Amino acid sequence: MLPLSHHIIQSLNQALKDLFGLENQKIELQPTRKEFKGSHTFVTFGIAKQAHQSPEQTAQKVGEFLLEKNLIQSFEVVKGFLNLTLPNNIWQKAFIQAFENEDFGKNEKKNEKILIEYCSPNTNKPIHLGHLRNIFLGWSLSQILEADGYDVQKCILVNDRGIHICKSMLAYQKYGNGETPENANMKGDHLIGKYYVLFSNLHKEYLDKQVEKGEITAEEAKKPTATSPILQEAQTMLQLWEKGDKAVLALWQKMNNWVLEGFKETYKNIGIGFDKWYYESNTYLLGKEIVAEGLEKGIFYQKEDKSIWIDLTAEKLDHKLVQRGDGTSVYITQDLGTADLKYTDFEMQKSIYVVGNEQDYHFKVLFAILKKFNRAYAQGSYHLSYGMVELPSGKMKSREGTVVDADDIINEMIRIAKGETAESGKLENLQKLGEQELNNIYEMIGIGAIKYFLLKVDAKKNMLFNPDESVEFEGDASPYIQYNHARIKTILRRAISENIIFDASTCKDYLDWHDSESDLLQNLLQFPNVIAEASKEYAPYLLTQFAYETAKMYSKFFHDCSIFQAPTPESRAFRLVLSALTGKVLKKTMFLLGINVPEMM
RNA sequence: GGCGACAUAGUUCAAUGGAUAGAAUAGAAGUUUCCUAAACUUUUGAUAUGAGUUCGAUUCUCAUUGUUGCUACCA
Repeated sequence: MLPLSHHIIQSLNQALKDLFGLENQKIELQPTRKEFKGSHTFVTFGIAKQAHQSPEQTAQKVGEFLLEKNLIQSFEVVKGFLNLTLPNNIWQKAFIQAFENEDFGKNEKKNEKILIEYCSPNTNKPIHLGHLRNIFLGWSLSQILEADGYDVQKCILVNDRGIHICKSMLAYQKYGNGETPENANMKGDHLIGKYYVLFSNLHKEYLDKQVEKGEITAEEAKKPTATSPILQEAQTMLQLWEKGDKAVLALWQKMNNWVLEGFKETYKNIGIGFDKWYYESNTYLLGKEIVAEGLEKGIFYQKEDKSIWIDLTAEKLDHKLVQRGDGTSVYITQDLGTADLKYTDFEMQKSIYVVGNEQDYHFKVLFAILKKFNRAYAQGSYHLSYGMVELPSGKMKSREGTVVDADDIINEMIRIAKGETAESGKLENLQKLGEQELNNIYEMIGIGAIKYFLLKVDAKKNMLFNPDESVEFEGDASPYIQYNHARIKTILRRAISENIIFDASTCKDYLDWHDSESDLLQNLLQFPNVIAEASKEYAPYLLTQFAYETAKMYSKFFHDCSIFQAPTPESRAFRLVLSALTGKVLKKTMFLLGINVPEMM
């Protein structure tokens, strides 16, 4: 939706009624393309037939009607497109309102509670670039929904139990030699990750030997059912864990804490957080209760080997295991429990799961089961499925060492930000800030760059990260936007230090705008609509586009219109007000993306 | 095998069924006595293939080719 659309649609409806006797028509209004004059374009193809006119004639007549009634400044007909130009004073009124509104960009309260689950890491290895996409999406989305008027709560589900956790535990138990994060001087999650890799290698080595000996075929070794003594040990350990074996639990507690400490450090560094932490180790028992309930109600069935299943062939989803033959729970078991617990805790209308698209099938099954149970929240449950981050060589695989580690890439980005700053010769101006402030700026730039990079692609799609090329710092990238914000702040500081007054009253007599002034102004007024759209579509990338467009328009304005050499005090005041609103909008937009902007850089 | 997703400049990404398919980057050429050159001008370059639906298709339908994900006791 364009700014001032409401006003125009009203006028168009009036025109269609008076000219052609048409009522309740769907008005197709688009932003006018840059190469044409005007801001709003009425597309007449749909109406023309009913008006018994050609699209051109329809557009012409409607244009003349609007002009005659003084509703527009001018119009232009191109084929069936009616391009409308509104008088500047209408724009100005909206502009000043936006400038004076501290909450510009906050939409009306919706009185609806949304719970967002995101991140959901496994506590057996450190987080990687794919997790970062998840985390930034979840965080940004919650900021956006909140700005759009929803009551938003954020939660994380820690996958801290299961066979994969036992794998790293077992490897540590066998070969750990009392290593700790302290004595190894490693973040806890990285240390545990080391043992997970070790387990994988031991398992793989065994299978390779079996293949060599001709005991099994290479095909069989690749199957998930391929087993090894060490894997069997891990399975035994999982059973002991579920039985509450003290030694196993103690080891588990110790290792989990190390990992969680590591995660928390990373979350702190990237400036994200959660309102509530759920642990699978707490919710899986709830899940088992639900399995028992389902068995009783006949929703599930039990095979002879005691494994429990659900038949979802009617939903075209096949049969699905919900509890293993040995009585231990699987992924979906605990998800059932967590779902119930979430509703008890929050009574939300909507429950969003930010989880990768490799789990599309899992969530179809989960929601289908919830519906069979007639859970009140089943209808409002939504899987926000995002695409994988791929490398030029394909999917990231921890076993093959092709994983881009989250902490590594973040540190790398900050390092580059520092280097670029030094290289650009900006250090002289920034020196007075002191080391602490400087480091803050490097972090804003570096972390901002990776956040923007991951958020600018439509979440639904897979995307590519090439480790050989650095994440961009120029063009459609976060530093460019931060740079424009810093530039604006510097100008405003100067204006204030020179005692130049700029506010609504001092700027309102200047209406003879340069094209780059009116383009920028009109663009800024779209902000609330962009938020509404991003919220409706769960699409943070719309805000990266808006931020970039805005920054680019400001750059153009900055180039075309001198502020301190402006021809009159009124035009100077207007340009300062325009700069101030741009700065505010850029800062708020970036805030919704989870990116901070510096006052200078 | 079954089910799903994707395919747009050299590369990475855009485009509620609408105008001459936009950006960024890379390539070519320019701009610093002038409010921050992480900037600004100019320029080269793309809808996998074949049908269909209609005033109009990158978008909807079908087929083909290619890439990728899931596929019953990993989470």
